[in-house]
Amino acid sequence: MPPAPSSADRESGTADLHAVVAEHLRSVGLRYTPGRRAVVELLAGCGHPVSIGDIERALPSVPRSSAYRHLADLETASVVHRITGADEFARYELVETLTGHHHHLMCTGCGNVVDIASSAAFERMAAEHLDRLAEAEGFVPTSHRIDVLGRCAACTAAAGAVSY
Amino acid sequence: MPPAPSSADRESGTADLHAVVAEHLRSVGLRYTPGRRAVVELLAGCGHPVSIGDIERALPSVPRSSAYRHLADLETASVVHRITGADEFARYELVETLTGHHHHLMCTGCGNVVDIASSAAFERMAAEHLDRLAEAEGFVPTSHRIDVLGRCAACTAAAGAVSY
DNA sequence: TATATACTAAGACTCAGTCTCAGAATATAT
DNA sequence: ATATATTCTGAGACTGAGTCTTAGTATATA
Repeated sequence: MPPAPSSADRESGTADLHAVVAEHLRSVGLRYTPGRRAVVELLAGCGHPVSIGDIERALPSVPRSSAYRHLADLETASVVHRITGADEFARYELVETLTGHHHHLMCTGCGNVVDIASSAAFERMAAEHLDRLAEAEGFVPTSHRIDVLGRCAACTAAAGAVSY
Repeated sequence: MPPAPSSADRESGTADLHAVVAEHLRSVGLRYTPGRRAVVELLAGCGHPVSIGDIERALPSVPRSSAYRHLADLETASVVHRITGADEFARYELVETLTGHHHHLMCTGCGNVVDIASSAAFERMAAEHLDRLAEAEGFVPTSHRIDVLGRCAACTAAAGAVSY
């Protein structure tokens, strides 16, 4: 299976993406319907984790209950991954096998999340270190998550202006 | 919950802890009441982040609404820190200035969270690396969070027995 | 064309978490 | 000591993100 290059030529990879998603859905007995496709296209085109609010804004024709169901279905098909950010709202992104391994900048002001790619050397080192710590506690590690919390550029500027 | 303090020298630091907590509360105009003290003692004695369910079980005399309020008050006093784990429930721990910098093992089976301490060398390297990535995106980083997701020993054993 | 299965929209429902308010506890003033 | 002000607490109503139900629609297979 082709390892799905991510950011550079997103246009040319779209057809592949949809083929892969369709196959993943089919393998769990689900169809690739227009509603699900709209969600996948939003996640792929957005380039960062999106909240339900983002989805409602971008896809007003998709009812909230359907959006939740699509996300749940795509998650059972291993196409979508749900994350919890700095605020109380869940966010959703394509799984790392489609987008590549990455981490997140989470703004404690507005809650927005931005993807960041790390270096291979750091990743290798961190994974090895963390897995060793986990195993020392009897854990079987499956993945790690590294987030940087802080203020995005917009919120930093806003905080400088507002004293309250 | 039975006391079971994991380290004997925790006993000696308790008085200091309460003095510090009292001072933090006083600085924001709050008193160190028995209810708040019970929560702080639970967090300090437990040694890992606890959920509201844990608190209700350990402190059945503290009503849920009071527990939430105590946690919120302690958070505004910079004594308690709220984290979101692998499940949907928030968990609470003492701030790192009281417990030391650490990271978390999060079980995707039962949701329990365990503290892990990392090496100073790794921390320095990771912080430097992550801060650089954040600043490249216009973020002002304030902290980072490194979690290892996996299955705890109990859930690994249970998963081995249950095929479904 | 018929039948089965999967899908969707709308809204009722759940429940972790928040808010309100009246009364209790504590601090300060007299 | 008594009065007064302020904070704290418990009980329960309330909120809203997320889930579930249901009736009807679309698609696949025969």
